[in-house]
Amino acid sequence: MPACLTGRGNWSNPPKPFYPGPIMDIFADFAARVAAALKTLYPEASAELIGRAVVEPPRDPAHGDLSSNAAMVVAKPLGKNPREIAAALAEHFKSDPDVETVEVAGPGFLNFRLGEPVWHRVLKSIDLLGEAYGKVDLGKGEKVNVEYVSANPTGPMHVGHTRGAVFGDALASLLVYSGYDVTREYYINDAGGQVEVLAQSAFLRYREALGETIEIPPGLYPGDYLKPVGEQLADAYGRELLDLPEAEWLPKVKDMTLKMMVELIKTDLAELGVAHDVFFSERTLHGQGGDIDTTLEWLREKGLVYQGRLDRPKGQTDDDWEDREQTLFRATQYGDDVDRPLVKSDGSYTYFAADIAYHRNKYLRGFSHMINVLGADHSGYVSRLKAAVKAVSGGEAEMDVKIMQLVRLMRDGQPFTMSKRSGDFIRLSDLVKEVGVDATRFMLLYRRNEQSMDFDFALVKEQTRDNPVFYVQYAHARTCSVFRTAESELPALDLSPAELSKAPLELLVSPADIELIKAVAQWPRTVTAAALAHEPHRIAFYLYELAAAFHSFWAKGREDRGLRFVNPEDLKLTVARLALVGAVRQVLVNGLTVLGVSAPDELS
RNA sequence: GGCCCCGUAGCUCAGCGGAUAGAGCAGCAGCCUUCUAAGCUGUUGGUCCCAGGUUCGAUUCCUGGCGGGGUCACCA
Repeated sequence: MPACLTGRGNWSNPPKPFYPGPIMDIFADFAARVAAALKTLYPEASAELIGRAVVEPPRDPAHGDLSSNAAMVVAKPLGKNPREIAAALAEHFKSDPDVETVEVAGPGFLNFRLGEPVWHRVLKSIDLLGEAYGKVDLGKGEKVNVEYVSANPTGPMHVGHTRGAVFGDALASLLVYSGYDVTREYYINDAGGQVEVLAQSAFLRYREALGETIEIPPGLYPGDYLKPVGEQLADAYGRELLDLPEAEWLPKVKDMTLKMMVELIKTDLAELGVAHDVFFSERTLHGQGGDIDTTLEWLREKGLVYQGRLDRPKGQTDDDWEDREQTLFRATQYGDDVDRPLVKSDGSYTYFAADIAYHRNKYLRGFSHMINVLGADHSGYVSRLKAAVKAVSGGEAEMDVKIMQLVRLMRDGQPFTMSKRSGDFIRLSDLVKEVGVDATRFMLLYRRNEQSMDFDFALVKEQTRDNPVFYVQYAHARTCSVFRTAESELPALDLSPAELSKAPLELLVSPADIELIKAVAQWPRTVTAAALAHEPHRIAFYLYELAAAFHSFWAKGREDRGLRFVNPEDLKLTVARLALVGAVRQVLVNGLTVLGVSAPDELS
């Protein structure tokens, strides 16, 4: 029995080679078999070298079901001819009962064609595993912190926050699905000057609630959403605050306003299906002896804080620029371009100083894996954030920053802009009301995060093939429709999961059947790739492809009655086909669930 | 000027260091006495921005250009 190697080079705990049990991922499985074969044939090859070999479906299906570059990867370091190695591997795999044919192609590709029984076993695995099919356990329970949204608590969520919110939420789900212990976190910027402004704005609304006619001066927040805050303040304090000096009413107003703003944000996010586990307040880091103090002290001891001057930024006409000595963090020591200020000219800490303390706090809470989801306007912040994480963790923690490129809102083909200052921004809740959660989420995830995108209201609301979310949901609804039809036409059939898991899958021999099984077999592989790359859009694209494969099969039944799912003339085949449809349905549900998109049983 | 992202079919975009680069839309030609046509089938369409480099192999990685977008002490 050959030793077995997982992609991560674990030699000690081999899964059984030709198992009787469910197959989670046929590609990972064959990667392990190829690695084992290499190890047997070439004991001198290092695990690291072997780990570079991959098994994947070839782009051109004419090349077979699975393809490996193992021979080419290994050839040069071993000083051997790649085709020779490939030939040796091919010879080795002739005895593998799952392999129908194996051939050497091109410069040394190893192309496998698998027998039908393997695909039937994959299908059976899906029906046995159900929602667990695709849970690949990459994470092995490791803790990951995903921070996203973290919008200023000065008002409701607006459309500009939506992409990051959806992305962060889907990425977190994907990582949970892949076996990580995920904490979804929101950092509340409740310590800066804008919070003072917010409190002053709320105070005006408070006076308004007490009967005064007020006008919101420029520079304050004009939005109506502060009216309820004013009323709440009036309820709680009556006229009491009016007689107090600002220094005394401000903290009270600030506290209540912030509390209500965070609630407002939670409510808005909930409408998008987004929920965080932790809301972390920046304010808790400030204060005498707080986390910022201790963190900076800690950095100072390491020689990472000093007094110095910065160059005036080039290219920018900066009238306000003042050359002064500053307290700086040695970000350049960790790959940043310049050292970064920690203290403002008024003596208070910069946002960045608090953020260093915040990320040290994350590290001390046990997070060695951190992901931050930020908007494109923060791209200049990435290198200093990574520098901070390296510094506070002594290089132990890794930070991945996902930048969301801009979303341009379009209506009737015309872009429109908004300004937060005038209060005419489009609220997230309005967006959700207009186009719906599913369409919003899917469309925003149907693009790489580095790619800027247009979000056209008309298009997103359209219920046609132009709109991928309906295409995928329709495929799911169709799978349900097949079961409904089967139940009404063939009431004698037992279609319970238990019965379906015993279905005579060996009857599924048509090319169409096998093609569809191959499509669902890609699911765990897709999850693995998406989770490793932190790219949820891969899930969305996969679901679209699976939906296409299913719709295509469906249409074949129109011309060839033998390819119908429900076939009263052949009950055994019908049961087998329903097991296949059930597997498609299951994978669609699993994928849509990861993306936070619903899988309706029928479209109305 | 520095840094970040993008540049792939007419348009919007996928593409994991692999073989003859894909999908949707648009265009053209077809498929409804139906397991929901909200769907399917066929077809036209490419200098993967340019030039070097690394590699057995580059659309993919690196360097330098060109074009588009974002951003640039102390705001958050």
